[in-house]
Amino acid sequence: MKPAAGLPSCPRGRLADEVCREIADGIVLGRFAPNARLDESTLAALFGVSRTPVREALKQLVATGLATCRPNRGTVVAGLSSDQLEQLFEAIGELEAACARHAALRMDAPGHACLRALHASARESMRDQDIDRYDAVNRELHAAIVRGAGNPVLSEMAAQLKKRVAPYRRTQFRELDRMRASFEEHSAIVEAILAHDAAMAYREMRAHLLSAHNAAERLRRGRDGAMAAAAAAHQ
Amino acid sequence: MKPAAGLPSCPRGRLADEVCREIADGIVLGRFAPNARLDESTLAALFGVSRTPVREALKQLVATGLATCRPNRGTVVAGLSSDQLEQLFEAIGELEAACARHAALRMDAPGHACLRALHASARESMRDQDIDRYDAVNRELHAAIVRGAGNPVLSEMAAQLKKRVAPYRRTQFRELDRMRASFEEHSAIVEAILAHDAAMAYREMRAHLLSAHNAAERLRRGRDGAMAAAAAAHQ
DNA sequence: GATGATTTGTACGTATGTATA
DNA sequence: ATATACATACGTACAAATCAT
Repeated sequence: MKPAAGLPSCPRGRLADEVCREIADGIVLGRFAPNARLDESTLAALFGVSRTPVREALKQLVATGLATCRPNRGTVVAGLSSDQLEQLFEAIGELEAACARHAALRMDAPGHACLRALHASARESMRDQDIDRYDAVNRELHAAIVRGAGNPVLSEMAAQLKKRVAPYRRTQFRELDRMRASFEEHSAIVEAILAHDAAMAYREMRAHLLSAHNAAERLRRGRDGAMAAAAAAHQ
Repeated sequence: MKPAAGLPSCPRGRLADEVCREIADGIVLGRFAPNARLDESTLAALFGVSRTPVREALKQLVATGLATCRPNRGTVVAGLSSDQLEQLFEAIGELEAACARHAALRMDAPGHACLRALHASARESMRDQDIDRYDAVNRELHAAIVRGAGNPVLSEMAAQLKKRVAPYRRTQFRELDRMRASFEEHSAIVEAILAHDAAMAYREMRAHLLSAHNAAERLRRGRDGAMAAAAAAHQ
């Protein structure tokens, strides 16, 4: 009795993993706020499963840093202090800079084409002042560079850290200046990678992320605590 | 009502985490070989617990990369291909180099004292040709530098990656030349950190890890596949 | 190719520990 | 401070799937 040996719908097989991804997405997309309690029964009811897979999923989330678990006191969405957020951004900066250097050395023609296309798309978004689209393209560009490093370990780590800071990224930034600056910095990075200039790619990426971080800091002054690390969205 | 509060001798609190650490240690110390099956029932019997905490522990291990889980086919100790091992070493190199730079900028007097003490200890170990001791001190030195970066995120990631490659580290290297070279490279790194020379600390650490990696590569030629990435132990 | 044994995956029940009135 | 309520933690039982015969 083979239910269409295809891949879709694995009712019984890795439900815990599915639940894990569901919750992770919920955290990343802001559906579960930082420090929110992740109640097993509630989540089980929400997803229509038992508490067991939820429990396993929560353990996985804790292991990846998206949630924290106080013994006998339940699991909550990881709430990041100002310092922790700073450290995360710093780590992301180091990783992406390293990726940029490797991308400059290893990225091939198709990768270059992808990079060019994305950067062109970013230019259009900027010209149209389409913030949402710029944000999306920005993410894709960074992802392309990270992937271009040809080192899945680095890529995965970078992706994991970005997930952790995602709940704190509020892309509602009206500062068009920052968008323009971001684009210019991207230009330098892309140029360096296309020219196979490893040192410059590294340097420019670091400068870019530092710049984004500073922009976030600036914005933070007028707002409230860690929640507004905000502008870092526009790397 | 309390039904005989004397029975539970088990400090029921976070048994799954304890089991997780136990298994993780087992993997790191080579008690569980790469690609070995991590049978739930067997492990449960081994630790004298039920399958449930073991299951949770395994999920955590998978999330940290120490184990891999094929759906409905069980969990096994993560077996690394030659390429994956290479990528891990590369990532560790990037992380530790970044840590070295930050350590040069941030490490304080007590940290400096610790560094000096460790390096002195390494010198003694080298003079006595005490390989095991040198290896231990080597690890401590690297750990001290990583911690000195003052960024727990970077430190934890580096530690996590080192755990993953630990099963592949065979410190049975007789090449005393490599130990001497390692020591000399350490000297340059320590000197740079003490002098707060960030750029040099970064450069020297990268060179150091590259050197260690090359030594491993050299050794690999005469041996067998990934299992002998070996000499990287002596960073 | 079909069947049986082993093992994973899920559900549920019970007890311990913490927080609230 | 005692008691109640609730959520987590562990154990056990059943169903589904895989591998071997």
